[in-house]
Formats: sequence, structure tokens, C-alpha cells
Amino acid sequence: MRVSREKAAENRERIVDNASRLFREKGFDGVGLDAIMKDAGLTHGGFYGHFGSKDDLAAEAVTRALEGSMKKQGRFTNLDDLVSDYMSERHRADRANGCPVAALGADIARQGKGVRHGLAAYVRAQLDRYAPLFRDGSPASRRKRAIVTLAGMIGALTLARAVDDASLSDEILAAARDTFGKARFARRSVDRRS
Amino acid sequence: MRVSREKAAENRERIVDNASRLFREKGFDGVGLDAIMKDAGLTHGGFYGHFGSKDDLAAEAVTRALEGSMKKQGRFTNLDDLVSDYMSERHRADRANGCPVAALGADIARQGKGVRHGLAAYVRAQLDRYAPLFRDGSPASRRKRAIVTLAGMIGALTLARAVDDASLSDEILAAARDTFGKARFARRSVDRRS
DNA sequence: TGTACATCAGTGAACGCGCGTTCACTGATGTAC
DNA sequence: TGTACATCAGTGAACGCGCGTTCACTGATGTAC
Repeated sequence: MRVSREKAAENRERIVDNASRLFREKGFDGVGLDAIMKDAGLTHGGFYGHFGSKDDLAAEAVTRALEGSMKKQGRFTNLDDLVSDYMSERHRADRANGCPVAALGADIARQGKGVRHGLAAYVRAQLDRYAPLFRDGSPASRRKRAIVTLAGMIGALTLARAVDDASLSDEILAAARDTFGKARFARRSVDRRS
Repeated sequence: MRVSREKAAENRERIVDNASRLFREKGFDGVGLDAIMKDAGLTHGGFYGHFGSKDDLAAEAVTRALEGSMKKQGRFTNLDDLVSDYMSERHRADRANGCPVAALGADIARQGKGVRHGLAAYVRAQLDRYAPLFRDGSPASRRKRAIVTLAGMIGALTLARAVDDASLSDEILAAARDTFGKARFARRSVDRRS
């Protein structure tokens, strides 16, 4: 049953990719190793040839998902497009391929040090990406708005997915799209003193 | 071992309260019925005298947590105090007694119809509570800002808890506090056309 | 290049544990007289 | 009010299942000559 080293490396990649999607869709505890391996066209016994434990895979899968999310958002050169994409109905419906923070949310905070450290790096990278996309403001103001934009989009997507009411969900998406996109989330909203 | 009807009703309440805290702290799959019943000073066998299943308890526990969260936020008469409290270091540290949406996040979206319906009612109630606290703006503008404030606070707290970097976490809390509190998140930030 | 052997990626049965759930039982509470 | 019986909240052992993990085995790949 041995396969070539190249094929084995491909199998490993496929396990991580598929697990990254399955975890986002069903949560860490919602998928077993059996389902993950079957999804990659393998049997569960081979798992420990590739990973030390399910937790190890979870860490790799989250990292992979964060990388994918960063790469995807890196394609946008203005905030409007980025926000429109993040706040789209398509993203709301496709938890498996979307933002891992919105998909796994609080469960990430219950993961090990590796995952949480990777998330911090992800957040910093995203803030550095968002900040220059604002049209005006000091570096400090840009950074503050970048934080609020990132947090607001994550919270809005989480709410829009959790709510059992299509029109309320649509309203949440629209409000976030409208506020954070089109550079309407302008400098003075944050910087102005009362 | 029979106890009085009054005592039994108290026991039931205690189970729901404690479960609501335990779920928020460790997630739905992070606590077993054994731990929940032990936490209430009972043994696990008695569980099914009170509830039909663990899922039923989860639904009640989330509802209870949402009610508690609404009652708590109802005490605030201005946004600044409300935001300062939500975005406090104390709230970040105390997942068990804090906002259930931030604590359970995406897992709520994977719950049954009852929980998600209750969440929608909670969101609507919170929006109605936030909207009048803004200093200016049309009803539509107030509602839009209420949505963004609610989503932003939830996202910011989720991020602040998930990140493995104290100074980044503090920065996220501060940015959200500063943006959503003190009515600085003013009308024109949302309404102004480009 | 071809052959013989060693390696090792993947298989599938098995283990052990925890968890949700069930159930016969206990004994204090509630009720009927 | 007191007694006798029925009820039923809670107990703790047991069940069954799924899941993470282990392991002996297989047979194709990789390597040594």
C-alpha cells in the first residue's frame, strides 16, 4: 500500500486543506478524524503517519486557513471591494471556504498557543493591509480604524450567520458593508473629540 | 432521596444557570453532563428528570444567558458606560459571565432553531436599546449605527480574547472603546455620502 | 539496467475512554383517610 | 393532627456508541549491488 513520497506529500496537503474546510464548517469538535481522512480519500489509520494528534492538525489547519484568508484579501487594492467581498451573501453562505475567525470564533481562543500566536500574526498583518487603504488620517488614526473595521466585519458576519431571520441578517450585512466600505468610515468618526 | 417540589425547581434553575456559565467558558462540547450536574451539587442520573436532552439544556442555557446579558445592559442609560463595560478588561477575562455571543460565537449558528430564534430576538432588542442612545441622526441612521456598534463590540471582544499578545489585545479593546463609546461614532461617519 | 531486499505510506481491526442516555432502586415528600 | 400509602426527585450502575489513538500487517516504492 506504500505510495511515492511525492504522493504522500500531496496526501498530507490534501488532509490539511480538507480539514481546514471541515473545521470551519462544523467546528473542531464537529468533525472526527475518520471523516477527515475519508474526505481525503484515505483511511483513518494512516493519520498518525502525518500528524502527532488531532490538535496538531487543528493548529495546521487554522494556520492554513488564515494564510488563505490573507492571500485572498491581498488581492484587493481598495477597502470598498474588500468589504463588499467579506460582507457578501456568498461569504455568509460559504462558511467552509470563508474567514476562519468568523467561522471558528471563540473556539480559536480555546486552542493551543500555536494557533493563538498565528492568529495574532494574522491580525497584525490584516491591520497593516487595511490601514493604508483609508483615504486620510494619521498613522494612529488609520490603525485604529483598521482595528474597528476588522473587528466590525468579523462581528457582523458572525451575527448575520447566527441569526434565524433572513431580513435581519441581510440588514446586518448591508449596515456593515455601508459603514466600512466606500471609505465612509471616515477619519473624523474616530478622531474627533467630543 | 426525593426532595421537595420547591427544592427540585431550585435545582433545575441552578442547573440552567451553571450550565449557561460552563458552556460560555468551555463551549458546548467542552462540558459534559457529568460536570454540569456535579457543578449543581447533583449526580448525572437525575438530569433527564429535568431536561429532554443535552441540546434542550443548551437551548435553555443560551436563552438564559441572553436574558442576563439584556438585563445587564439595560442598566446603562448612555452608550459610553455601556461600551466601557462591554470593552473592559474584566469582561475580556470573564468569559463565563459575559456576553454569550462573544463567548460561543459561531457555535450558536450551529445550534437548533430555538437558540437561533432567541438570538434574533436578542439582537433586535439590543438594537432597539442602542439606537436611542446616539446623540443625533435619523431613525434609519441610528439603527445602522446600532448594528455596527453591536457587531463591532462582539467582534472586538472575540478578537481580543483570541489573540495571544496582551498589548495587541489591549489595543483592540481600546480602539473599540474609543470608537463606539463617548458618542464619537457620530452620525456623519455613517450617513455622509462620499 | 536488472534483481533482491529494506523501507515505509497506508490499511483495517482493536483498544480504551468519555460521554449521552437509560434504568432499577431509594427514601423523603406529598396525599388520602 | 396522625398514620399508611403512593409518588417521584435524585442515585449510581450500566449500556452503547463514537472518537482519538495504537498496532500488526500489506505491498508498492526506494535503494543497494
